[in-house]
Amino acid sequence: MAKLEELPKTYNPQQAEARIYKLWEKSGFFNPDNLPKAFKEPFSIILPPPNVTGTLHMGHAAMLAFEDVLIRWQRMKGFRTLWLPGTDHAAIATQSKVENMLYKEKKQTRHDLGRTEFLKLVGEFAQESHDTIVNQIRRMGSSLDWSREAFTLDEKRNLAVNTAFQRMYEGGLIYRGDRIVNWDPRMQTTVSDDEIEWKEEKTPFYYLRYGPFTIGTARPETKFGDKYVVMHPKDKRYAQYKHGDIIPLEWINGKITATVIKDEAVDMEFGSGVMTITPFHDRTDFEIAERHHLEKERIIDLKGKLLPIAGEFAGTYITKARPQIIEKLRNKDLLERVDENYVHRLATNSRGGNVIEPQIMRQWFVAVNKEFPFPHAGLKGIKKGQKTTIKRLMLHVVKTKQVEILPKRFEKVYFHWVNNLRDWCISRQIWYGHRIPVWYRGEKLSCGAQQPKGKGWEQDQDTLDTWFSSGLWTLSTLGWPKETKDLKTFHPTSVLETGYDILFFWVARMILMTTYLLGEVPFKTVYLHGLVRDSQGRKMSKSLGNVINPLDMVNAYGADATRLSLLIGTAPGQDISLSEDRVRGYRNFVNKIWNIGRFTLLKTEDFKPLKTPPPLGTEEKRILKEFHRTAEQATRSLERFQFSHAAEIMYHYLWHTFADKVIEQSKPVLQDPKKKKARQYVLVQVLADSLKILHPFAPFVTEELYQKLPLLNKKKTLMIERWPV
RNA sequence: GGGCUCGUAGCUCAGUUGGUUAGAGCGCGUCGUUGACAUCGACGAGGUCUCCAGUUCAAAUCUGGACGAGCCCACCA
Repeated sequence: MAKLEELPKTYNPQQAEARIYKLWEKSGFFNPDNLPKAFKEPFSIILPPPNVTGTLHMGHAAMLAFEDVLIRWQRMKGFRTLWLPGTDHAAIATQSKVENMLYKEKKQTRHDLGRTEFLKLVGEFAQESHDTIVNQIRRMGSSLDWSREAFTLDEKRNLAVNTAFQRMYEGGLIYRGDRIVNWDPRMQTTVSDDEIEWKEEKTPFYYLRYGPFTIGTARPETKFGDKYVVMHPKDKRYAQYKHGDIIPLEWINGKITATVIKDEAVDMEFGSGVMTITPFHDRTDFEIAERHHLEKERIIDLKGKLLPIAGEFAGTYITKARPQIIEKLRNKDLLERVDENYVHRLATNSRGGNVIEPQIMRQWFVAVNKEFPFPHAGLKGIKKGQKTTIKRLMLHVVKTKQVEILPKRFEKVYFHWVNNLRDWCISRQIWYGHRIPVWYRGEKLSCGAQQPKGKGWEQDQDTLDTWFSSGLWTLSTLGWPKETKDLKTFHPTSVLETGYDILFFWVARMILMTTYLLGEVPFKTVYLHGLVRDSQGRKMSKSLGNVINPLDMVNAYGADATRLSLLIGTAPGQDISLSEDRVRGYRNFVNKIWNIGRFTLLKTEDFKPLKTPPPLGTEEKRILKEFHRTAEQATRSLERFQFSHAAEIMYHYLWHTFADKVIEQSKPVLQDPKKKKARQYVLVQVLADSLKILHPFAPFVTEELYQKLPLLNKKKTLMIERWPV
């Protein structure tokens, strides 16, 4: 029975949490294989893998809190529950971090070290980050099955990546082509559309005389090769010019001939309604050139310098050349006027901030609009052999609710994104990542993980976009392409829980990969949480100095309080604003729970639980009934993914009903020897069941008290107690 | 240009399908307790739920509009 000295007045999370987490791990119940037989139906969540680029932030903490609530709740409801952990190698982010460190510390680049040495260095950094992150995840109380931990760049995941690539290649969905891509001249790699960050910049806008036309541009340095002049077919101002007309004119470096092109991509309202195009360095221009089969010429090299076509400017960086070119245009009287107040949108790499220079390059792509016969049976609404495209598949599974997105409004955002999806460029010119499983020998090409037989084969130098491997995450973590028991049991996974900011990057790509490769959806429900912001709603960032580190909060106030501060007072898909005060407030609540327990334990030292409950008075029955009503409400909220509401109900019940009313009113009753026993029974019962319902939210303090309560048939841990509703 | 979200107490935010005196955290006032509680309890101050119009027996909640804040997407050279 409880002894006073074991029950300090103040709950001490620092002392309790490490001990309790060990108890859980020792119990083995994080691993579904160890759960008692009664836990039958599978329930699974794969943890969105944190990047191994540093440490955990509050967004991760929120994710861990939400997912652990779901997992612990479902486990207590009797599901065979798997929550599978892992980390992401985050190719480009990790490599650029290490490259920056290398340059700062030793003034060296990756090329000074060479591929093997450099990768060793990145590997060490990733390992270190991994260890820190995994430790932090444990500190949050996450009931993850560590025995199944995965890494997006380990051997098993490499097998999955290679297999996926090969199947998609053989299915005609992965192809190699010369297309316009986002090129980062400093990092010397392509960057995906989604990783572009647009920055507004005030820049002069030049109106140039181009024969009889006036063309506007913010980028005169790209204009050397412009020999097509494009206008809208319906623009009456230029009706006299016919598609294909050839017009001789004087241009930057002498006489050229311009060809008239009519295309609807031109906005008649903008500038003069006429433009020249640079297909090699602009996406719109590239697309126009493709439509009319126009010539494309490279003006800027991969380092950002002008090529010989620029005449005397060849070899100059574009930024440096621009004013000189303007000067020349002015001297030749080709500059009509300048708009100094033009706001231009500049594409930058969100990883590192470098300016993006579009280039046409030979890259690997996933075709999203190419028709193919669907190779699987069993996906609702699409028969085996039926013609479809990746894009249609992605729309189909969400439209038919085989994947449900919560909150619902994000469905619209998803559809919009998928509808506008272009072929996905998956090759990257960085070293850290999955190497493209393609081999070349002269003109020959062979796709596969192993080097083909015979001499002279060389593997593609490039690596895959990091989202290619994370797109396989729900599959690869369960053992695919092998037909494992895990894959059979836990796929499709039950819920994918993540921040709405990676709906496109990740969620959409998992749907893409899984429906194609397996003919199943990767998950049934997507729950999107908001971004964690500071108390003024600003993004947490180092430069603002408003970063709250989750581990600091856990150290100061405990994991339970940290979790509650992220769970309560937040709505699905809505940003969460967090302050230390808030965490402190929930620390007080955790302490209140502790003292409710402490009171109950001290007043039931002489109470022995019996198989048959003692006869109850009307007041006792009322207390039980009131609790059951509350418990049902909380459960209903959980079923609707209303974590905040569920926790709030229990918060309010425990503090303002159980403590303020039930306990206060019980004090005299417990003095009465005739009524004492029934009241003790009720207090222990209600407290025990409250702890069960609160356990998913605040697992530590509830476990700590549960261990001390006088109960019959007590389980090894509260984790596997049955949900009381 | 398209789309989305938000505008509720001094501050940061909840409010489930429209229904009795609109809630939480922090802050504030008075009193009480200090033998469950870094306290805690009781009571209280403080809100025209941005504004306007509409639907309804009834709206913070639904509809339309205005104003304000923020986010996402997009090929305006």
